[in-house]
Order: sequence, then structure tokens, then C-alpha cells
Amino acid sequence: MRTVPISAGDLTARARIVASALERFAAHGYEAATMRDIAAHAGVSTALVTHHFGTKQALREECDARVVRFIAEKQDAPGTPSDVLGEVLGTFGPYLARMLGDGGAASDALFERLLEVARATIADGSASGWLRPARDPEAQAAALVMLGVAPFLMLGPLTTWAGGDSEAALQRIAAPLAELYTHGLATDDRLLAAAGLATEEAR
Amino acid sequence: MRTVPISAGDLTARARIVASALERFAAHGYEAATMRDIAAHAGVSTALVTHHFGTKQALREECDARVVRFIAEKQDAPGTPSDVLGEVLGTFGPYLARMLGDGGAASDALFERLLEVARATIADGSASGWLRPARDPEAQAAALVMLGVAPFLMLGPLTTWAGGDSEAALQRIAAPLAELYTHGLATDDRLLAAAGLATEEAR
DNA sequence: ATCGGGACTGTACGCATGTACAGTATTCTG
DNA sequence: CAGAATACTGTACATGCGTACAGTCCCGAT
Repeated sequence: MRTVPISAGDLTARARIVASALERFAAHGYEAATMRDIAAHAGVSTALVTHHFGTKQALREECDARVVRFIAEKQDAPGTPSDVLGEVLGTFGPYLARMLGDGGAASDALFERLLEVARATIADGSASGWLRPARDPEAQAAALVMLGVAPFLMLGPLTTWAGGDSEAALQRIAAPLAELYTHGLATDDRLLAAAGLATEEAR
Repeated sequence: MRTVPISAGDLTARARIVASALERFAAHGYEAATMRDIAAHAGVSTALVTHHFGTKQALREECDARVVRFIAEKQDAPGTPSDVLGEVLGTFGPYLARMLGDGGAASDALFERLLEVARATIADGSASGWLRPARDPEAQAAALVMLGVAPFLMLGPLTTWAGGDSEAALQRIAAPLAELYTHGLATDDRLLAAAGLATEEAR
């Protein structure tokens, strides 16, 4: 257990590389982020990155593992496990958004982890009664993940929309989403009908 | 006005290039799509692409203009202008998702167009009464665009989740979204409170 | 003290990309 | 039916990418 405060300069070069990779992958995506850029932002040479991780793909796997470990810690933490998804997205939102948007096997694995978190949230909410259960709980979990990640996927346009401040964009977009989560959007069942769902459901 | 049915083979090479670019940009994103790939799928040489459009960026602008024109036609069309956003996304959903996700000035311009569509939808829904208005209509419009684009942004993981069929993924994810739009998700006001919104609102 | 291994770097190679250029075929125009 | 403009192609070039390699520095174990 670490007892002294640490700063970026005190970190191992290896740790600085991972942190830099997480940031550059989050900012530009996996393909667009370059090994040279990652190395430069970590203050090391490009060769050291390959020395520690071998390939760019392996570096990404290390980043993914770091995120997965963070999720597992949040899941296993005592106290309030209510908004694990929110905490995870608050820390790794941009990174997860980029990786899930790129697709591929690694992306699918991360999505599966987030699905587990969402399933737990739904189970908890259904048991406690504060969450309205859906006909298809698995699809509801996928929708929950999608809705959580969506603001980060569109952070670029949303930031411009909000005047250049990404934090302000996330906060402003959160308000109508909270209203949506609470009341819905439509006043009748036309959307359910359009989705091919029967309308004789119980309120 | 064209009166005879047209097939892909009958199209001008220029039109085939634009169609190919729209498809490759949608499938792989702007950066990852290559001029050689676009040319090959259009059945022409790479040099012809540069001959017609000059640069890759100019080709993208042509694609964007095509989409913008499509949106304008849908907006100006008579009859039911109720779900213009849905029709636009049904045709150019993957393309718009990739372009909006990449960010940049062109992305912001497309987002602004979609915002206008969403504003019109909200105005119509508020007037007709089927849509529950939000405290911040502009943010509601942005949220509407975001929620519409989100499934396409995550089409990769969602497709794997649904067993490899992207159409099935979109359909299955639409069900809980329709429920969300109709009833909301929470049974109390805790999410509104968490978003910093006062709870003394009228239902 | 030394010596062996890991941290670390500079350089270079092969490859894919966007683009420029010269040249040929085709189509329109007078 | 010439001639000019346009459609179209093959090739080549500069650039940036991921990665491999040889070599230097430094620190801990014997």
C-alpha cells in the first residue's frame, strides 16, 4: 500500500507509458494514436515502448487490462455499488467510448464487462424497486451501457455545441437525459407501437 | 427528372466514387478508409478519384454535401415531417455516426444540421402535445440527436452482442429505448436530484 | 570490484498512405 | 470529320507509420 503522494514525474517509465497511451488512445482513437506520440507524451523514446510492450496491440491490451481491473475493484468495493457504471465512465469514459466505437474483439470484451455492470445495476434496481424493469432485461442492460457511453462518443460535436467546454457539454446534456430517465419523452404509446411492442402493458 | 430505373453499373464513375466513399467512410471511418479502397470498390483507378475531387478531404466534403442535401429534401418534403431524424438515420446512420464521432469542423457542421431537425421535431411534438417538453429545449434537441446516433456509434459491439446480425442488434436495442422514451426508467426523482435539478416540478 | 542483465536510445528498414505527373483513350463540339 | 476537352490509367514520390536491431548506460548481486 502506497503511503506517500505520487506525482507523474515519480512514476516508473513503464507506468508513464501506460498513462500516456490511455490518454492518447482516448483522445485520438487506437489507429490514429501513434507510438511516437505516446512515447513523446511519456517523455521516453519510441524504442522503449516496444521494449516494454513489444507491439502497439500489446500496449492496448495492457490499457484494457488496467480499465478492467478498475471496474473489478469498483464492483468488489463495499458500500454503495449503485452507480458503478457512472464511476467507471467518469474515469475512463473517453477511453471506453473510443475503444467501443472502433469495434473488434478487444472492444467486444470491454463491452461485455460493462454489460455485467449494467446487469448488476438492473438487478439491484429491480429488487429495490426504483428501476422500472424492461421486457428484455438483457437489451435493457445493453441500452444502459450505450446511453452511458454515448455522450463521450459524441464529445467532439457536443463540446463545440456547448461553446468549447467539454465539461459543460457533459453537464448540460445530462439534464434532459435525467428528465428522460425519470419521465420519458412521449405522452402516449406511439413509440411503443412503432417498435412493434404491444400496447396492452401495465403501467 | 429520371424516369428509368438505374443500377449501380449504370451510374457515372463519379457517382460510383461518391457512393463507394460514403460506404467506406461509414464502415471504417474517415482516417481508416483509404483512397485505394474507395477506388477499388468503385471499380476505378485511384488517380481518377483525385482527378474528380482533388483530395481526400474534398471527397469527404462531397459526401457530406450529399447527406446535407438528403436532409434538406426530407425537411422540405410534404406530408408527414414527424420522424425526419429517423429517416435520415435509417439511410445515413452509420456514415453520420462515424463522422460525428471523429470530430472536427465538418463533423460540427453535420451535427448542426441534425440539431435543426431535432429542434423542429421538438417544436412539432410540443405543439401537438405528444412530446414532454424539457426545461432546456436546446439540450433536449442535442440529446435527441445523440440518442438517435448512439446505436450506430456502437454498432460493432452491439452486433457481436446480438449474435453477428447488425439489423437484429438495432431492432433489439430499439425495444428498451422505446420503453425508455415512453415511461422513463426510474420510479422516483433521484436521478433528477443527482443532476442538480429541483424536484418540485409539475408532473 | 566486476560483471551481468535490464532500462533506455538512435537509427534504419519495409510498408502503406495521399498525392502529383505524364500519357492514353474517349467523348463532345464545331 | 478533325480537334479539343475531358475521362481515365500506370507509375512514381515523399511522408509517416510500426517495428527490429545494435549499442550504451546504470544498478544490483556475487
